[in-house]
Amino acid sequence: MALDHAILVSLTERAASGYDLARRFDASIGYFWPASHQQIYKVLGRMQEAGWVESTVHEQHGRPDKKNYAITAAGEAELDRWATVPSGREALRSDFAVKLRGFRDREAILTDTRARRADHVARLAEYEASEKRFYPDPSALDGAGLGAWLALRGGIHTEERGIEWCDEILTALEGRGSR
Amino acid sequence: MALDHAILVSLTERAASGYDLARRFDASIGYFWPASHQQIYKVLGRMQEAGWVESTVHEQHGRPDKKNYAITAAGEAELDRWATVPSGREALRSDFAVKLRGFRDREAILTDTRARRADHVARLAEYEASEKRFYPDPSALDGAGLGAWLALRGGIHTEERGIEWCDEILTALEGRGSR
DNA sequence: CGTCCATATGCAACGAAGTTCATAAGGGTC
DNA sequence: GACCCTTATGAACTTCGTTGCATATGGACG
Repeated sequence: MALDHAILVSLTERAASGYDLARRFDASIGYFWPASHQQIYKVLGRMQEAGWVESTVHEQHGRPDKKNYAITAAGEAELDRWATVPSGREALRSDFAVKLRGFRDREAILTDTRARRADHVARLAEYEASEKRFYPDPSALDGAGLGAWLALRGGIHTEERGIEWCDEILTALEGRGSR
Repeated sequence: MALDHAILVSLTERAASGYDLARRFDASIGYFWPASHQQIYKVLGRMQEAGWVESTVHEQHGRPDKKNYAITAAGEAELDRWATVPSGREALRSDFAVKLRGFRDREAILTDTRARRADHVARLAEYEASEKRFYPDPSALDGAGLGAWLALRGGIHTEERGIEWCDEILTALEGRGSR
């Protein structure tokens, strides 16, 4: 049910077509809730039936028609309701941690860990670039901007800790001889 | 497909019934891959057909019979194969981050954040107790023990990072007046 | 000229995971 | 005596997400 709310949040920022949303989900909002375009179209259809969003079709020349979705009053009400529901802890499901726990192949883990570390570094750079660009002065933020910045800070913390963990693994495994 | 491997890893540590596994998943292994007993029974059945595990029935008096599962050579081979498959980055799906991003109700977010912080603190205490109890001298570890300790370290990093993030949110939101 | 990419929308099939329910015996609590 | 907890296994249903496919046009690359 949470993709519904992620889409609604995105639509409060600006009305959009399914295609636009899919691209947003490849970046910003998708950092915290990844989604494919198929999934997005499905949920948009469901939410339109529920009356949370409404669409207007824009004809285009040389391109497929575009359906622009906007959030309705009912959609806003749903977001308000959702805001008061406590959000339980996220279940962490880590293939990698299970693999570590079942330690079998030292070289494979090292390779995996180095790749993960590089991935964390790249993602962290993205986040930090976003922070610098969109929130250069956090103390001046309020409301929506403040929330978006705090969400991004969460991403930054996640990547920083991921890097620390990888370094700890590398130190522990490289420091000793073969298994 | 990853629950399969989590169960196999657990069975390499010690053979067990579905019920035993369900309890393990409520603690240790379940920290990184939560699963319900229904899910576990389903996967055990599937894996037995695939020949990765085998079961022996133990009759009990006054209690339902028990099916004890052990990993087979084919199961071990599957784990070896799986160990060499790089484990891509985990998609992070955070209801809470989406809620922050869609900042609507300051009080609701504060309440939520305080609850999350308490949860992280409690979980961190559990992890640290485990670490002290099972891995008092990490430098002496090797093989399976080393992997299990490093996995636990990952959990510890996750909770510490979660607490930091909550504190950052609380500081930012409490520091300013109402929305 | 053929192939790939961007724009734009979707359906169908499948798999993984969560929720609810069923069954069965013994022991403890109100 | 009625109800709940622990032990023990599992089926049925639903929801969510992934993967593959379908369709249509225009522009860039080789």
